Amino acid sequence: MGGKGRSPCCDKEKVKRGPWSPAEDLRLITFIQKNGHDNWRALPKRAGLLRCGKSCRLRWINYLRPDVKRGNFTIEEEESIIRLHEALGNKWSKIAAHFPGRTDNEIKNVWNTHLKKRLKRQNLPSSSSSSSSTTTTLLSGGKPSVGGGEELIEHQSAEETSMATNNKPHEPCSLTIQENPNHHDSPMELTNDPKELTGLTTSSSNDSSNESNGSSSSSQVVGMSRPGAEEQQMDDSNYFSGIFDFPFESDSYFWDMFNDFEPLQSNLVQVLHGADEANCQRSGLGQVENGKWLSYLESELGLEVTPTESEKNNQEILPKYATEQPIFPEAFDKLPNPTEADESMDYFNSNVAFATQQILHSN
DNA sequence: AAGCCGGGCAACCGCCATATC
DNA sequence: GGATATGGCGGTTGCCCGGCT
Repeated sequence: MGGKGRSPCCDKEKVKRGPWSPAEDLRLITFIQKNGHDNWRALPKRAGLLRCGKSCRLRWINYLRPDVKRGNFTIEEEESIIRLHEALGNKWSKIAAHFPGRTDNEIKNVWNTHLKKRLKRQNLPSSSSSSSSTTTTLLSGGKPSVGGGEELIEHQSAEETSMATNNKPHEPCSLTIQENPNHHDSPMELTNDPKELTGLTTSSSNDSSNESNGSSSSSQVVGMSRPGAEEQQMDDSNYFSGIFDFPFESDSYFWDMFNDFEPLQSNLVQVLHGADEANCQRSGLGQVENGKWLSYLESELGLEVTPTESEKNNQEILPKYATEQPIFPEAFDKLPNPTEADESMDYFNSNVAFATQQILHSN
């Protein structure tokens, strides 16, 4: 191929499309936990997913990664989005960088479905829509300054301040947007450097006082949010603990099951310890232990796959579950579709619940 | 109760930027 | 320097669901 245009990122005839099933989610999560995501294009095949690499990436970034925050946007967040959109335009990824745990897709959706309409309804320029009752501090005159070096927005409510005291040391705790005088390519360039965003947060759904987020109470990742996490997370030990925190913490049956499973216990101890454990995930011991619990989990989920000869020959390279051959689609059908799951539960929890049922039933 | 309609959101598409060979 | 591979981004689509008639 040459010249303009690119070949499709994958063979669309051979990939599954549409909503992700819990089993696919689980498979993607477990694969990335263990192997990271160095190569999105190769990932689906290695993980045994009949998905396009791009689709895997989107699913991970927008939904499955441990620091993603879900639930309704707070007024403060919405106000900030309006401010940032005024300054940056449709640069959703840049805007999202100022909201730890929020994805560009989510912010884009919020803008298109709520904020844009609200502003239109108010028939006011967005800059004058900031009659917030919070302590949100905006630019003097409500307009972003262009060319000046002053702070554009400082946004820290009392609620956020108190929340910040409970944050982990590295967790951002206020939203501060500064014009970086070193950036000349855009007159309104806002910092995207995570290092420049220390103290950045939003009044958020991980605030225990915020009950508006009905689905986040138990299954959401706790406090791992930080800007630039996508680049850093695989090297961050907290990343792994975050992953292991969120799917299972709310389900005592599942915990009980795990407690009875020694290989997993030892694995969790590994995972939940320090930064070196991240490397351990890739080490032989980590792989063995991971393999045990993943095999166990797959077994319980009915996702076991008989390894092919080539897989057997590659056992030291590929983890057991990362088959070179795609998992047979019918294996996924054993799990309920998201829409069939208990609506009161988080999507992932529904998967865990289903697995729990299967396990209890089998016992 | 059934059909219609609109909103919300997850996922896809295609282009661009960057890295690598 | 050009070709190619890959990741990332923004726009758009299409499905699902709740409200309304």
